[in-house]
Amino acid sequence: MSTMSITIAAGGASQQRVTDTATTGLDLFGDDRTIVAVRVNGELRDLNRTLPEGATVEPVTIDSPDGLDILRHSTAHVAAQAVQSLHEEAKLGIGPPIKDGFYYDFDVAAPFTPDDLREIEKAMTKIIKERQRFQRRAVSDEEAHAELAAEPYKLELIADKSSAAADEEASAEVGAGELTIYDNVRRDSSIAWKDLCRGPHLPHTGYIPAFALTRNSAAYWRGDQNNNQLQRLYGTAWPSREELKAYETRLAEAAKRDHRKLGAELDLYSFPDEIGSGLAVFHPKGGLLRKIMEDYSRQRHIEAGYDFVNTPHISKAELFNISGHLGFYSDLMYPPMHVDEERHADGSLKRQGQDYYLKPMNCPMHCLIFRSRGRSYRELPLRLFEFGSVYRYELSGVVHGLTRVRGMTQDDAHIYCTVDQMQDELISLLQFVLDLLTDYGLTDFYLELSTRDAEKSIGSDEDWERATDALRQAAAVSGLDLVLDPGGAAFYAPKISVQARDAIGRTWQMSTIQVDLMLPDRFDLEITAPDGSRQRPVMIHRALFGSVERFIGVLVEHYAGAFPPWLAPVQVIGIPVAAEHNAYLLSVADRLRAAGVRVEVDTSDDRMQKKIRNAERAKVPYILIAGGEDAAANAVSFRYRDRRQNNGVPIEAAIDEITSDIAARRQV
RNA sequence: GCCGCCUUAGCUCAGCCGGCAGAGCGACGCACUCGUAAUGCGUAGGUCUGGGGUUCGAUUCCCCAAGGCGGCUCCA
Repeated sequence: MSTMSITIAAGGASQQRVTDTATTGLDLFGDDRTIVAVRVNGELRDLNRTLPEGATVEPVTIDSPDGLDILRHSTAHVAAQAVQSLHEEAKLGIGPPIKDGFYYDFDVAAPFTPDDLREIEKAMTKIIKERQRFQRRAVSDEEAHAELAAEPYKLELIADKSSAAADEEASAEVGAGELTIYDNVRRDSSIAWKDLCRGPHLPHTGYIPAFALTRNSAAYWRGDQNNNQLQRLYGTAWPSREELKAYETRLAEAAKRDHRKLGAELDLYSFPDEIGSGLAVFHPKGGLLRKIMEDYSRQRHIEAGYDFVNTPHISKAELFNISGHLGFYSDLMYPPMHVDEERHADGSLKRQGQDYYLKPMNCPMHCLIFRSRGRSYRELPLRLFEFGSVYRYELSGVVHGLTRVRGMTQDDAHIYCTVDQMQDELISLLQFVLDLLTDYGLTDFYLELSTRDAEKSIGSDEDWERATDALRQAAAVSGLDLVLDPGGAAFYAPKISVQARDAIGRTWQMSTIQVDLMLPDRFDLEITAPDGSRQRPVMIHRALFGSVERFIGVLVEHYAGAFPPWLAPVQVIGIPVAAEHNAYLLSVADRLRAAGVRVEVDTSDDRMQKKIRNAERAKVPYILIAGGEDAAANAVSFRYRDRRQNNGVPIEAAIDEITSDIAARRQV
């Protein structure tokens, strides 16, 4: 028997081994169920493949990112086998691992029902119990064709791979090198199922410790609306039952933070059917929250040198023809209102009407303000700010709570400056944005730079490069991580967006900063330069909140409705032990109110326990309780949101504590 | 926009195979006056989302629309 030498690299140490030439990863690590694959000379491989001479072999554990992907990808195969065993006609799409799980697409006669999902889960459990081996097998294109003749979507992927123009999706599924098929082999050596796949996979299905099917939905083949719609089955898989349970708990926690649910519970806003989809109304508490946020934003914008403007909600079509929106985006605008048309008695036109549109953006109007008189270089940078209400006819299927609406208020500004000023302006702007978001309690950011899509963009290469460089430079100064989004820019401008992670680690796109390479030309904007010549200004679009509505939605989820005192609509609620203490608490409330605190006293005839429960459910930062003992001592008793108590606090000290938390924008 | 599911009182939800609509919470009233997560009793709330159809009869079955939910696509 011939031998070979390999290096095992595990846990930072490496170790030479002489083994026989038929050695597999399973031979090395097969007694450890947490090792699901090996990395051989940097490449992920199945445990049951023989190792090459001289290889450096690293074990891949099931809880590593690669290990989890392998687990989930293998679980997707199990799901597909289960589906085809129950639904013979099902044709396979693709089935990759995704964040926290996997999906698999199928062309089936009828969409899956909840009952189907339960049955598929049952069948999957059976397959897992059978401990079917995942057996890799290289095949020629012809062989793959023959074996998968009944799988039209797989054939399409094979064809794509054969043609040089393999797209990213196809190569992810079938691999860049040779084609491989994975057989699922039962212990009696019969083949249960097979799939065209690049792998790698678990050694056998028994390596799947915990899984669940989570939901199903429709998805277009290859994400293209013009293709067939397939049924997508979503699932999740974890290294242990406990981790699956923890994942389910996380989902439940996230659901508790849902801003649509909390918005109703906290009486902040609602979405009346009578008004229309995606159009929110803000109730008194939500309106107050909005005002607090807007007031603070306004104050900061004043300090940062912005000028405040106001513009109407509607405009004649002419404006959006100049800006180009009607040409490019009329699908996303509400249809026009046709007004002023008059006709003679015979129906012939007497007076031609006008089309008015709800504005989808504020920038065209801001450009008109810029253009309303001659502008000097001395005025630059000119920063025009507005809480501008815009309306976009979003597709009915995408409208979602406050985060995707049809009517919203942008904290929108347009900065006009010279090319030379652009760099400094972007740097200070990004800092301004980050500072302000931090004040609202978002502190964990990264940046995304969306660059030009050469296919769909206007403007010169030089302009794009200069603008993109300026954005990249501003990002570098911020010191934050920068993720590239190649080709993700709008056709007229590169963009930096600030992504914020919330309290439970989800990321939200918050602010955007765009350098516009189109509107200054379209509106023929000019400044008079020091030498008397006319120059085109640079225009920067930016929104910090994105929209006030969306930002409120994000903050509700971030804080789970428990706002820091400075943002809380009701900061303090007074609860008397009995009605006879109402007057005392009302007088304490008066003093708090005089100190600028938003305070209410619950004088209803509920019992105090009930009032405490109500106040807790309203997530009021401070509950102040007072009875005979407190009144006698000129004191109040605190109950905080975490149920901590602090009894007998003198009124002065209570006011100090509350007002200082508010002033510091501290969370409590 | 596409696919699937859903819509019963202000909210959360029961309601079997088609036969006169139910609970809890909330609201309102009365009693209770109480020291840290629901006091008791009572009252009022419904064209069962809207429209059409089938049927002796529709909250229930069918069709259409609106709104919602989960995805897909989209997000200037």
